[in-house]
Amino acid sequence: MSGRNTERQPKYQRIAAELRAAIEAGEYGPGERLPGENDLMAAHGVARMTARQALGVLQAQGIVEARKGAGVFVRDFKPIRRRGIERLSHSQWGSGRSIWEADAEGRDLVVDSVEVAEEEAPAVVAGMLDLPDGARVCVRRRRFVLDGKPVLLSTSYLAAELVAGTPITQPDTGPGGTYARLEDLGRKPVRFREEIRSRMPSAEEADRLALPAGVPVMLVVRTAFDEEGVAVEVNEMALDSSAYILEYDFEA
Amino acid sequence: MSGRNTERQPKYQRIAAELRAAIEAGEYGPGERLPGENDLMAAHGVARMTARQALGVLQAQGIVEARKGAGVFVRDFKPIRRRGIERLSHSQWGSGRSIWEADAEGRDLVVDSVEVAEEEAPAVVAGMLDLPDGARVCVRRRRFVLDGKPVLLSTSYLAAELVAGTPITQPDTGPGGTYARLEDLGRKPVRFREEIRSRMPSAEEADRLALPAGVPVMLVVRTAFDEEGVAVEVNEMALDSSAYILEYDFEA
DNA sequence: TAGTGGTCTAGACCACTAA
DNA sequence: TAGTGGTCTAGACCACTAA
Repeated sequence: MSGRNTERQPKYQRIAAELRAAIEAGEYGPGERLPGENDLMAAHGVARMTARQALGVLQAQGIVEARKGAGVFVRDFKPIRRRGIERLSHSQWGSGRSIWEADAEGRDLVVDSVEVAEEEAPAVVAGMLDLPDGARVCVRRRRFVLDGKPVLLSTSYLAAELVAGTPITQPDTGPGGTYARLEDLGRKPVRFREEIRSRMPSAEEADRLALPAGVPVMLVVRTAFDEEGVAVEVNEMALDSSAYILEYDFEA
Repeated sequence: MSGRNTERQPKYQRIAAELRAAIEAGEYGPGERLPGENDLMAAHGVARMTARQALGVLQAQGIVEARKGAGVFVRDFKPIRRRGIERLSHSQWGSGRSIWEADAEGRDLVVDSVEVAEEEAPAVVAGMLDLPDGARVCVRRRRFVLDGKPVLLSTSYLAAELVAGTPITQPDTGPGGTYARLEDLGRKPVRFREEIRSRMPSAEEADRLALPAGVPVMLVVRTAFDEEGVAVEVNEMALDSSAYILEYDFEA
């Protein structure tokens, strides 16, 4: 402790910056344990709440993860590359493969839970599908798990009238999935739109994706259009942002 | 206080959930002031640090913003729709318009600061541009401001040798911008790749984008390829995620 | 069982905002 | 100038982890 306050910066920020620099310098590698609250209290002569605040900064930045009873650890990052356009080409699902198999690249990406129900369409979805307010939709909710870690929540909406009696209302939609079945119905998807947002997760999303503090979700809303330009499906997805890179390739 | 602990949930989370429900019920609209620390201390009989923790939850979720000396306020959200593919069509920049003008849609989107320099290429960028390690690149750093609020930081890299002596090394690159100048050089971009990630901002990004706590950044890395399939430009962007929706339209 | 992070108290002082 | 959020202390007890 040289003077009263060498820098015009709060103590907790100085401690956080110091730890961050140490991580970036490789002093603490991915998965390694950082000095804990007690270490920081002793090393910097601060109160517990101040040491916690410093660690809180790194957690909020998503570069560190606290495990209660064990310590604070450096996080690592090995994302899935999701090729937005090729994965949805007709040759993919037309050949009977599922879309998300294209993302896996040899890793273990599986559907963990499927839930199919008929419900009233949320207002925004009804609008996008060009259905009257309060129309019935078939809702397919799925969770995708990569190497044991949930990475994606997907909720797909289709007009109930359109898909009644087809495998789309079943947990297993058959080879090529929903899009292949829409083709069977004469409503082949020929154009897609994906909208991407990002924000911090809701409590439920954080729970279902097992997200540590400081990790945002990416929200992808995909709309599939048939040859007439009519929207046939809306799929709302919440992605663990530490697990994904979204890639789009296109011509000028 | 009815019992010792009615729910098996920390006080600060209960208070946060209560406030969140009130916001969602419309009791506090966008821009309105929430009960502050002192109000919460009195209303719930808790210590200052506990009241702060409750407000901290809402800040971390990005639905609330604290203004020192003034109070805690509900945040609002009116995003820019960025059409990933059309905005980069040749008809856009070929006609002398700038790409980002396509995003503005009547709002006041301006370049706030431009910085051009020749530097050594960062290793990843050198790799993407297929340049030898340590090669010189022209680096163009810009900040975009929408209605007075910074929303986008852009850093563009081009081989120094390629662009030497052209307007690309000047702050103002002329009508149609960098891509039109690359066309002049016989290296017209014909294909683009955009990679999207999301994470919490670094301290510098949060500062330059004036981001409140709890708002992530979206990172877009665009690579432009010429007719030979050679990468001619890499553009790394950091976007205020509360200001943008990214949209991609494509065929099956 | 020793150590860890998580929650919480009851104070204090500060810079800042807005009336 | 009164009120606000931001920082900080020096304690306490808890559930949990890992040896």
